[in-house]
Amino acid sequence: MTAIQILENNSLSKTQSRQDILELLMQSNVALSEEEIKKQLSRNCDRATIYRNLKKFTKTGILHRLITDDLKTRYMIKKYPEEHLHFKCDDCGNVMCLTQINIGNYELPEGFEKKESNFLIIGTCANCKNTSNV
Amino acid sequence: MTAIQILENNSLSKTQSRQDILELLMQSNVALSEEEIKKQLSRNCDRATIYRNLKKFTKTGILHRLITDDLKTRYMIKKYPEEHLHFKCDDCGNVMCLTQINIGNYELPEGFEKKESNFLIIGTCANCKNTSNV
DNA sequence: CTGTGTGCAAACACTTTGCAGGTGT
DNA sequence: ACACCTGCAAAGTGTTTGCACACAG
Repeated sequence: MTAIQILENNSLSKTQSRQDILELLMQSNVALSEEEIKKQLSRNCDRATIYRNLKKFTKTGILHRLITDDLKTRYMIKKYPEEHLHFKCDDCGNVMCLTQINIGNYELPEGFEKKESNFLIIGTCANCKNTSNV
Repeated sequence: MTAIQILENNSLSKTQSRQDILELLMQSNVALSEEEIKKQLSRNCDRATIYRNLKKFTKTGILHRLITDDLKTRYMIKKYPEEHLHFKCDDCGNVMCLTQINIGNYELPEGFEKKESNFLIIGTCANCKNTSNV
Protein backbone atom coordinates (compact mmCIF):
# COMPACT_ATOMS: atom_id res chain seq x y z
CA MET A 1 0.00 0.00 0.00
CA THR A 2 1.58 3.27 -1.09
CA ALA A 3 0.84 6.75 0.16
CA ILE A 4 -0.84 7.56 -3.12
CA GLN A 5 -3.07 4.54 -2.87
CA ILE A 6 -4.10 5.50 0.64
CA LEU A 7 -5.00 8.97 -0.56
CA GLU A 8 -6.97 7.57 -3.47
CA ASN A 9 -8.82 5.06 -1.31
CA ASN A 10 -9.93 7.89 0.92
CA SER A 11 -10.67 10.25 -1.96
CA LEU A 12 -8.22 12.86 -0.79
CA SER A 13 -6.39 14.94 -3.33
CA LYS A 14 -2.87 13.74 -3.94
CA THR A 15 -0.74 16.75 -3.10
CA GLN A 16 2.96 16.64 -2.48
CA SER A 17 2.74 17.45 1.22
CA ARG A 18 0.17 14.75 1.82
CA GLN A 19 2.28 12.12 0.13
CA ASP A 20 5.38 13.23 2.00
CA ILE A 21 3.70 13.20 5.39
CA LEU A 22 2.08 9.84 4.80
CA GLU A 23 5.26 8.25 3.53
CA LEU A 24 7.14 9.48 6.55
CA LEU A 25 4.55 8.08 8.92
CA MET A 26 4.44 4.79 7.04
CA GLN A 27 8.16 4.32 7.50
CA SER A 28 8.13 5.22 11.16
CA ASN A 29 7.43 2.63 13.81
CA VAL A 30 6.98 5.23 16.48
CA ALA A 31 4.34 7.93 16.76
CA LEU A 32 5.46 11.32 15.50
CA SER A 33 4.54 14.82 16.59
CA GLU A 34 4.12 17.70 14.18
CA GLU A 35 7.52 18.97 15.26
CA GLU A 36 9.21 15.67 14.45
CA ILE A 37 7.42 15.39 11.15
CA LYS A 38 8.46 18.90 10.17
CA LYS A 39 12.07 18.11 10.99
CA GLN A 40 12.17 14.78 9.22
CA LEU A 41 10.48 15.83 6.00
CA SER A 42 13.00 16.21 3.18
CA ARG A 43 10.85 18.66 1.27
CA ASN A 44 9.80 21.73 3.17
CA CYS A 45 6.24 21.97 4.39
CA ASP A 46 4.47 24.59 6.45
CA ARG A 47 3.49 23.84 10.04
CA ALA A 48 -0.11 24.83 9.36
CA THR A 49 -0.26 22.48 6.41
CA ILE A 50 1.08 19.61 8.46
CA TYR A 51 -1.43 20.25 11.22
CA ARG A 52 -4.28 20.53 8.75
CA ASN A 53 -3.37 17.29 7.05
CA LEU A 54 -2.82 15.38 10.26
CA LYS A 55 -6.25 16.46 11.37
CA LYS A 56 -7.81 15.44 8.09
CA PHE A 57 -6.05 12.07 8.09
CA THR A 58 -7.22 11.41 11.61
CA LYS A 59 -10.80 12.23 10.74
CA THR A 60 -10.58 9.95 7.72
CA GLY A 61 -9.30 7.16 9.92
CA ILE A 62 -5.86 6.84 8.33
CA LEU A 63 -4.03 7.97 11.43
CA HIS A 64 -4.29 7.27 15.09
CA ARG A 65 -3.97 10.39 17.22
CA LEU A 66 -2.51 10.00 20.64
CA ILE A 67 -1.90 12.32 23.52
CA THR A 68 1.06 11.99 25.80
CA ASP A 69 1.91 13.46 29.16
CA ASP A 70 4.11 16.13 27.60
CA LEU A 71 0.93 17.57 26.07
CA LYS A 72 2.04 16.88 22.55
CA THR A 73 -0.14 15.17 20.04
CA ARG A 74 1.47 12.33 18.13
CA TYR A 75 0.29 10.37 15.15
CA MET A 76 0.75 6.90 13.80
CA ILE A 77 -0.51 5.06 10.78
CA LYS A 78 -3.40 2.91 11.94
CA LYS A 79 -2.01 -0.54 11.38
CA TYR A 80 -3.73 -2.46 14.15
CA PRO A 81 -7.42 -1.75 14.19
CA GLU A 82 -7.89 -3.41 17.58
CA GLU A 83 -7.71 -1.40 20.76
CA HIS A 84 -4.20 -1.56 22.17
CA LEU A 85 -1.75 0.09 24.52
CA HIS A 86 0.92 2.60 23.67
CA PHE A 87 4.16 3.06 25.46
CA LYS A 88 6.12 6.26 25.87
CA CYS A 89 9.76 5.96 26.83
CA ASP A 90 10.91 8.76 29.09
CA ASP A 91 14.50 8.27 28.00
CA CYS A 92 14.38 8.26 24.21
CA GLY A 93 10.98 9.93 23.99
CA ASN A 94 9.66 7.36 21.54
CA VAL A 95 6.01 6.43 21.57
CA MET A 96 5.26 2.98 20.24
CA CYS A 97 2.47 0.42 20.00
CA LEU A 98 2.34 -2.46 22.45
CA THR A 99 0.27 -4.78 20.36
CA GLN A 100 1.53 -7.82 22.20
CA ILE A 101 -0.55 -6.96 25.21
CA ASN A 102 -4.13 -8.01 25.12
CA ILE A 103 -6.42 -5.70 27.01
CA GLY A 104 -9.17 -7.80 28.45
CA ASN A 105 -12.68 -7.34 27.10
CA TYR A 106 -13.58 -4.93 29.82
CA GLU A 107 -17.13 -3.74 30.10
CA LEU A 108 -18.12 -0.18 30.76
CA PRO A 109 -20.63 0.48 33.53
CA GLU A 110 -24.33 0.53 32.62
CA GLY A 111 -25.18 3.39 30.28
CA PHE A 112 -21.66 4.36 29.31
CA GLU A 113 -20.83 4.40 25.63
CA LYS A 114 -17.30 4.31 24.23
CA LYS A 115 -16.26 6.33 21.20
CA GLU A 116 -12.51 6.03 21.40
CA SER A 117 -9.73 5.32 23.84
CA ASN A 118 -6.21 6.37 24.66
CA PHE A 119 -4.17 3.94 26.72
CA LEU A 120 -0.68 5.10 27.50
CA ILE A 121 2.01 3.63 29.68
CA ILE A 122 5.03 5.73 30.52
CA GLY A 123 8.38 4.33 31.52
CA THR A 124 11.61 3.03 30.03
CA CYS A 125 11.66 0.92 26.88
CA ALA A 126 13.66 -2.24 26.45
CA ASN A 127 16.11 -0.53 24.16
CA CYS A 128 16.97 2.27 26.58
CA LYS A 129 17.14 -0.08 29.52
CA ASN A 130 19.75 -2.22 27.79
CA THR A 131 21.98 0.55 26.58
CA SER A 132 21.46 1.68 30.14
CA ASN A 133 22.93 5.07 30.48
CA VAL A 134 22.94 4.74 34.25
CA MET B 1 -8.80 13.58 56.24
CA THR B 2 -8.82 17.34 55.88
CA ALA B 3 -6.85 19.48 53.46
CA ILE B 4 -4.68 20.71 56.30
CA GLN B 5 -3.91 17.18 57.38
CA ILE B 6 -2.90 16.25 53.86
CA LEU B 7 -0.57 19.22 53.71
CA GLU B 8 0.93 18.34 57.08
CA ASN B 9 1.40 14.70 56.19
CA ASN B 10 3.33 15.75 53.15
CA SER B 11 5.24 18.48 54.93
CA LEU B 12 3.95 21.20 52.69
CA SER B 13 3.36 24.65 54.11
CA LYS B 14 -0.28 25.33 54.87
CA THR B 15 -1.05 28.37 52.78
CA GLN B 16 -4.52 29.58 51.99
CA SER B 17 -4.33 28.74 48.28
CA ARG B 18 -3.17 25.23 48.94
CA GLN B 19 -5.98 24.55 51.34
CA ASP B 20 -8.52 26.04 48.97
CA ILE B 21 -7.32 24.05 45.99
CA LEU B 22 -7.16 20.81 47.91
CA GLU B 23 -10.59 21.28 49.45
CA LEU B 24 -12.08 21.95 46.06
CA LEU B 25 -10.51 18.82 44.61
CA MET B 26 -11.56 16.73 47.58
CA GLN B 27 -15.17 17.72 47.06
CA SER B 28 -15.13 17.07 43.34
CA ASN B 29 -15.80 13.63 41.96
CA VAL B 30 -14.57 14.61 38.52
CA ALA B 31 -11.11 15.67 37.43
CA LEU B 32 -10.64 19.43 37.22
CA SER B 33 -8.48 21.56 34.97
CA GLU B 34 -6.71 24.69 36.13
CA GLU B 35 -9.40 26.73 34.41
CA GLU B 36 -12.19 24.97 36.28
CA ILE B 37 -10.36 25.23 39.56
CA LYS B 38 -9.78 28.94 39.06
CA LYS B 39 -13.48 29.47 38.34
CA GLN B 40 -14.75 27.40 41.23
CA LEU B 41 -12.49 28.80 43.91
CA SER B 42 -14.36 31.20 46.16
CA ARG B 43 -11.23 33.09 47.14
CA ASN B 44 -9.19 34.49 44.30
CA CYS B 45 -5.98 32.78 43.35
CA ASP B 46 -3.51 33.44 40.60
CA ARG B 47 -3.22 31.08 37.64
CA ALA B 48 0.51 30.67 38.18
CA THR B 49 -0.04 29.78 41.81
CA ILE B 50 -2.63 27.19 40.90
CA TYR B 51 -0.33 25.65 38.31
CA ARG B 52 2.60 25.63 40.69
CA ASN B 53 0.61 23.96 43.42
CA LEU B 54 -0.96 21.39 41.13
CA LYS B 55 2.49 20.45 39.97
CA LYS B 56 3.79 20.20 43.50
CA PHE B 57 0.82 18.13 44.65
CA THR B 58 1.31 15.79 41.74
CA LYS B 59 4.98 15.32 42.50
CA THR B 60 4.13 14.65 46.13
CA GLY B 61 1.64 12.03 45.07
CA ILE B 62 -1.47 13.76 46.39
CA LEU B 63 -2.97 14.30 42.97
CA HIS B 64 -3.35 12.25 39.87
CA ARG B 65 -2.57 14.18 36.70
CA LEU B 66 -4.39 13.17 33.59
CA ILE B 67 -4.30 14.29 30.01
CA THR B 68 -7.32 14.28 27.80
CA ASP B 69 -7.80 14.51 24.07
CA ASP B 70 -8.55 18.24 24.29
CA LEU B 71 -4.95 18.68 25.44
CA LYS B 72 -5.93 19.94 28.82
CA THR B 73 -4.42 18.62 31.99
CA ARG B 74 -6.84 17.65 34.71
CA TYR B 75 -6.28 16.67 38.29
CA MET B 76 -7.97 14.45 40.83
CA ILE B 77 -7.29 13.55 44.42
CA LYS B 78 -5.65 10.14 44.39
CA LYS B 79 -8.28 8.08 46.12
CA TYR B 80 -7.77 4.74 44.46
CA PRO B 81 -4.12 3.82 44.45
CA GLU B 82 -4.67 0.93 42.03
CA GLU B 83 -4.29 1.49 38.33
CA HIS B 84 -7.67 2.25 36.81
CA LEU B 85 -9.43 3.72 33.81
CA HIS B 86 -10.76 7.21 33.39
CA PHE B 87 -13.68 8.23 31.30
CA LYS B 88 -14.21 11.54 29.54
CA CYS B 89 -17.75 12.38 28.47
CA ASP B 90 -17.88 14.31 25.24
CA ASP B 91 -21.25 15.77 26.16
CA CYS B 92 -20.79 17.16 29.65
CA GLY B 93 -17.00 17.25 29.47
CA ASN B 94 -16.61 15.53 32.82
CA VAL B 95 -13.67 13.27 33.44
CA MET B 96 -14.24 10.60 36.07
CA CYS B 97 -12.72 7.44 37.48
CA LEU B 98 -13.98 4.06 36.34
CA THR B 99 -12.87 2.10 39.35
CA GLN B 100 -15.41 -0.63 38.71
CA ILE B 101 -13.43 -1.91 35.78
CA ASN B 102 -10.60 -4.20 36.57
CA ILE B 103 -7.75 -3.95 34.12
CA GLY B 104 -6.22 -7.35 33.84
CA ASN B 105 -2.74 -7.88 35.18
CA TYR B 106 -1.14 -7.26 31.85
CA GLU B 107 2.54 -7.81 31.45
CA LEU B 108 4.84 -5.50 29.58
CA PRO B 109 7.15 -7.03 27.01
CA GLU B 110 10.63 -8.14 28.16
CA GLY B 111 12.75 -5.23 29.28
CA PHE B 112 10.02 -2.59 29.50
CA GLU B 113 9.58 -0.81 32.79
CA LYS B 114 6.46 1.07 33.81
CA LYS B 115 6.56 4.35 35.73
CA GLU B 116 3.00 5.51 35.33
CA SER B 117 0.00 5.09 33.11
CA ASN B 118 -2.82 7.09 31.64
CA PHE B 119 -5.85 5.10 30.50
CA LEU B 120 -8.63 7.19 29.04
CA ILE B 121 -11.87 6.22 27.38
CA ILE B 122 -13.84 8.86 25.56
CA GLY B 123 -17.56 8.66 24.91
CA THR B 124 -20.88 9.45 26.53
CA CYS B 125 -21.50 8.95 30.22
CA ALA B 126 -24.57 7.29 31.68
CA ASN B 127 -25.90 10.58 32.93
CA CYS B 128 -25.79 12.32 29.57
CA LYS B 129 -27.13 9.31 27.75
CA ASN B 130 -30.22 9.25 29.96
CA THR B 131 -31.05 12.92 29.84
CA SER B 132 -30.40 12.27 26.18
CA ASN B 133 -30.43 15.58 24.44
CA VAL B 134 -30.94 13.84 21.10
C1' DC C 1 -11.98 26.54 -14.52
C1' DT C 2 -13.37 25.73 -9.72
C1' DG C 3 -12.76 24.07 -5.41
C1' DT C 4 -9.43 22.57 -2.38
C1' DG C 5 -4.67 22.88 -0.46
C1' DT C 6 -0.75 25.81 0.73
C1' DG C 7 2.29 29.38 2.90
C1' DC C 8 2.65 33.15 5.71
C1' DA C 9 1.56 35.77 9.62
C1' DA C 10 -1.18 36.61 13.26
C1' DA C 11 -4.00 34.87 16.82
C1' DC C 12 -5.05 31.43 20.44
C1' DA C 13 -4.92 28.43 24.43
C1' DC C 14 -2.45 26.31 27.97
C1' DT C 15 1.49 26.46 30.85
C1' DT C 16 5.93 28.22 32.72
C1' DT C 17 9.20 31.63 34.50
C1' DG C 18 11.50 35.94 36.60
C1' DC C 19 11.05 39.04 39.89
C1' DA C 20 9.64 41.74 43.90
C1' DG C 21 7.03 41.65 47.73
C1' DG C 22 4.34 38.80 51.34
C1' DT C 23 3.66 34.76 54.41
C1' DG C 24 4.45 30.43 57.06
C1' DT C 25 7.25 28.30 60.52
C1' DA D 1 14.76 35.70 60.30
C1' DC D 2 14.72 33.00 56.39
C1' DA D 3 12.99 30.11 53.16
C1' DC D 4 9.22 29.44 50.66
C1' DC D 5 4.83 31.06 48.42
C1' DT D 6 2.26 34.42 45.82
C1' DG D 7 0.79 37.84 42.23
C1' DC D 8 1.83 40.06 38.21
C1' DA D 9 3.50 40.35 33.72
C1' DA D 10 6.03 38.49 30.18
C1' DA D 11 7.60 34.72 27.65
C1' DG D 12 7.17 29.86 25.87
C1' DT D 13 4.96 26.05 23.42
C1' DG D 14 1.74 23.66 20.73
C1' DT D 15 -2.04 24.49 17.67
C1' DT D 16 -5.51 27.08 14.84
C1' DT D 17 -7.21 30.57 11.64
C1' DG D 18 -7.70 34.31 7.91
C1' DC D 19 -6.30 35.48 3.68
C1' DA D 20 -4.29 35.57 -0.92
C1' DC D 21 -2.16 32.71 -4.10
C1' DA D 22 -1.25 27.98 -6.23
C1' DC D 23 -2.46 23.60 -7.65
C1' DA D 24 -5.26 19.20 -8.46
C1' DG D 25 -9.03 17.30 -10.82
